[in-house]
Amino acid sequence: MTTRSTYHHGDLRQAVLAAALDVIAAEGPGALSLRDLARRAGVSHAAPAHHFKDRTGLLTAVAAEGYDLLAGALAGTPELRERGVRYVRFAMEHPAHFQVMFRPELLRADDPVLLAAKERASAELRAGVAGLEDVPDAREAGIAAWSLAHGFATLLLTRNVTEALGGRDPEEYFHSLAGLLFAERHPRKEPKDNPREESRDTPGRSRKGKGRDISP
Amino acid sequence: MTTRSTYHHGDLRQAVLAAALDVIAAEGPGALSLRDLARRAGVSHAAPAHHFKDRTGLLTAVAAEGYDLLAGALAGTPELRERGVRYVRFAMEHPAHFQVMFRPELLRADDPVLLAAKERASAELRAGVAGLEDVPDAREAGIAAWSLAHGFATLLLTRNVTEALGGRDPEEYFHSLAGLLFAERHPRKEPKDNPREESRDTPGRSRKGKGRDISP
DNA sequence: TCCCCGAACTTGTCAATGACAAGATGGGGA
DNA sequence: TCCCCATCTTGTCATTGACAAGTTCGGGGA
Repeated sequence: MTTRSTYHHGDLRQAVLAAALDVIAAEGPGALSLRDLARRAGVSHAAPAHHFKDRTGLLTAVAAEGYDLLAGALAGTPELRERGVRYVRFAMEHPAHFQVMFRPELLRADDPVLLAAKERASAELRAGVAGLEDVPDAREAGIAAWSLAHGFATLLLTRNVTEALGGRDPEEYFHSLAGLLFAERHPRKEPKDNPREESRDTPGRSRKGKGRDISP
Repeated sequence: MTTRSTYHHGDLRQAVLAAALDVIAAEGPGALSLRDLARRAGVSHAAPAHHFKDRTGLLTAVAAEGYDLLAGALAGTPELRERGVRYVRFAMEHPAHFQVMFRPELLRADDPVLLAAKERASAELRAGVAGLEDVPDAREAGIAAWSLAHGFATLLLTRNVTEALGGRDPEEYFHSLAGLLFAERHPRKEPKDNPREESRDTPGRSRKGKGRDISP
C-alpha cells in the first residue's frame, strides 16, 4: 500500500486501524505513532488525523471495536464457566484490543461510540451471572468470576504465567481454574451425582490439550 | 525545589522517582516525560538521564521498587486469603508501581536489579501456596489465587468495579471474594486466634452478602 | 452533461520530547 | 592540598502530535 495511484486511499480508516493493532500487539500502545501508521498506509503524515482526530481518538476507536468484539464473543453462552473461557480466549485472540480497553487514561471516556460498545459488553457480563441461583450474592459472584478471568488473561498477556502452565492450553487451564470457583455449586452441569472433589479437580493434566469439552 | 543554590541537587534520583510516581498515578506511564520531571526537580533537562539512562531505565527502576514493596507487603503472612488482601492493598496504595510492574514492553527485562526484585516477590507468591494441603494441585490453586487478586486489583484501578462495590471497602470485598475460592478448604483459620478477621469483615453491610461462611 | 460541494488527503509549520555529546562544577578521598 | 569523577549543564538533532491552510476528486443535483 506504500505506492498508490489514486489520490484517495479508499479505505484508510480500516488500514490505519489494522496497522495500529499490529503495532499495539507487538510493542504496546505507547509505541503507537500516527505518522508511522500513515507511512505504513502510504499516505501523508496528517491523513490519519482526518479519520480519528488525534491519537486518543484512534485508541478510543480501537477500544470501542474491542468491546463490540467482546460482546460478540460472549453472546449466546449460557454457562458462566464457558463465558470465562471465552473471555480469556478473547484476550488471547485480540491482545491489542484487550490492552487498550482497560487503559482509561488513553481513551476519550465520554465518546458515545465507546460508551455504547462498552454497555453492550457490560450487559453480556451481567447476563453471565443472571442465571445463578445457588449462590448467595450473584453480583459478588459475578465480580469474582470477572476478576478471575481478567486476572488470568492479564497475567497471560504479560507473560507472567506462561511457564507455570507447563505447556497446557491456556483455555483448558482456565477452565480448570474456574472449577475452583464455581463448579461445586452447579451440580446440574456435572455428569454424575457425585460432583465433589474427584471429577472436578483432576481433569487438568490427565486429558491435557483437550480443553473445553462440556458445554451445555 | 525549582530554585536551588547548590550545583548538585543532593538527592535527584529520589526526587525524580517520587515525581514519576505522581505523574504515573495521575496520568499513566505514557504521560511520563523526563524533561517534565527535570523541571519539577528544578534541574536541567538532561539531569535525570544520568541516573536512569533513559525513559525505560526510569520505568524499570520504578518496577523494581514495586516488586520489592510487594515482597515486603506479602512477607510474614501465613494465610493465603490474607495474602490476597495484601496484594489488593498493595495495588491500591501503590498504583503507579503496580501499573508499571505489569507492562513488560516498558521495561528492560534483563535488568539485574529488576530481576532480583521480581524474584523476591515471586518467592513470596509461591510461599503463599506452599502450605496448602487440602488442595489437589497447589500450583494451580496458586495461579487461581493470583489471578483473582490481580484481576480484582486491576479492575479496581481501572475503575471498572468501583460502583459495583456499593461503598464497601475494597479490601473487605476482596476478602469476601477470596472466600468463594478457598475458604471452605481452610478449616484451620476458623478459631478465634485471628482477631483481625472479625473487624475487617463486618464493616461492610450485614452478613447476608458474605456468602459462604459455612463451616466445612 | 456539467458543475460544484464536501469529504479525503496533502503540505507546511511549531512546540515538545528523547537521546546523545561535550563541557562545567565541586565534594570527598589519597 | 589536590585531583578524580560522579553529578549536573548546555547544545543539538531527529521525531512526533497537533493544527492550519491548500489540493484533489467523486458523486449528487441542476
